[in-house]
Amino acid sequence: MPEAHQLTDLQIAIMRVLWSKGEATAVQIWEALRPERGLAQTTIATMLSRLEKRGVIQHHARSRQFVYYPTVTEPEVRRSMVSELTERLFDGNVAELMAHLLSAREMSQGDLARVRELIATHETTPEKTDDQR
Amino acid sequence: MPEAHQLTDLQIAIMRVLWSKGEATAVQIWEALRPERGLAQTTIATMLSRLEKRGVIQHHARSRQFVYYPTVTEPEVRRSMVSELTERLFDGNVAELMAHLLSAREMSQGDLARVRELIATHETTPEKTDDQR
DNA sequence: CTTTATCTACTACACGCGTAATATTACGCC
DNA sequence: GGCGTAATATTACGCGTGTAGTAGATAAAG
Repeated sequence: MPEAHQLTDLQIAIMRVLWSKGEATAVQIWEALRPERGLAQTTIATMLSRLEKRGVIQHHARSRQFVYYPTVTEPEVRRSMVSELTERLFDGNVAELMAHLLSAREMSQGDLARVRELIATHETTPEKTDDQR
Repeated sequence: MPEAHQLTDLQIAIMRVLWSKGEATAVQIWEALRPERGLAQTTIATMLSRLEKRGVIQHHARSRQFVYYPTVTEPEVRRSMVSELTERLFDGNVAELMAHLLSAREMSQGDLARVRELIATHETTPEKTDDQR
């Protein structure tokens, strides 16, 4: 389970629902996404099949319905997608990505303050801080 | 020139060559990428056409050859791709991405030190630090 | 000139995504 | 036991990508 978790926008939107609910039927997901994306139910169903084929979710049948649940965690996906991007764009150099974030006026004052705090915390706690595993 | 710079792996590899050389012919790019990716020359040529159609590069003819050059900068692409990812994965919250990087043991001690420095510098220089524009 | 080496242009194809219509299946109800 | 009804399954299609073969143009060599 090291790689291959590059998900697209819609796929992540679906995963998000599953991550937050733990598990859900196609209809539930469809309802959750209806506001932003006006998709057909079958579209969601199609995507779910494909996501399952990809191995990032699974399902079991509850009476006539399929209940889907994720087999990868959000932190896992974040990790692989972020490092993929870091690889592509910054030669795998995380510090450079950081530098980019800091200098690209991507961050507000508040963000900066938060990050300063994070680093402080991180320095006193050299081990892993949050995120799964 | 605000959006639409989501590039794939190969596309970025090609752009990288162009960014570093300033401009290059199909063959030059092919040679540059040959070590890692054993692609056919025509494959590179095809990609170049498509990248041009997308508007991220252009070309002019030098005698019988096409010399391609980028029309978007690397920082621009980085910016749009990073914020795209931030949007998808962290709800647009940059600080969360930072937190992820810090806590996901993605960073080495050295990286951490560098970042601390960056932040220090950044605090004394509230304006933009590097990156294009 | 004619041959040849070199480029670019055109064509092709499989794959995954987004999107969805249609077909099939299995209940739950009269 | 046939009939809606709700779910899943199958099929479809256009688009972009990765990958490349082939055809056409043309400059260089002889």
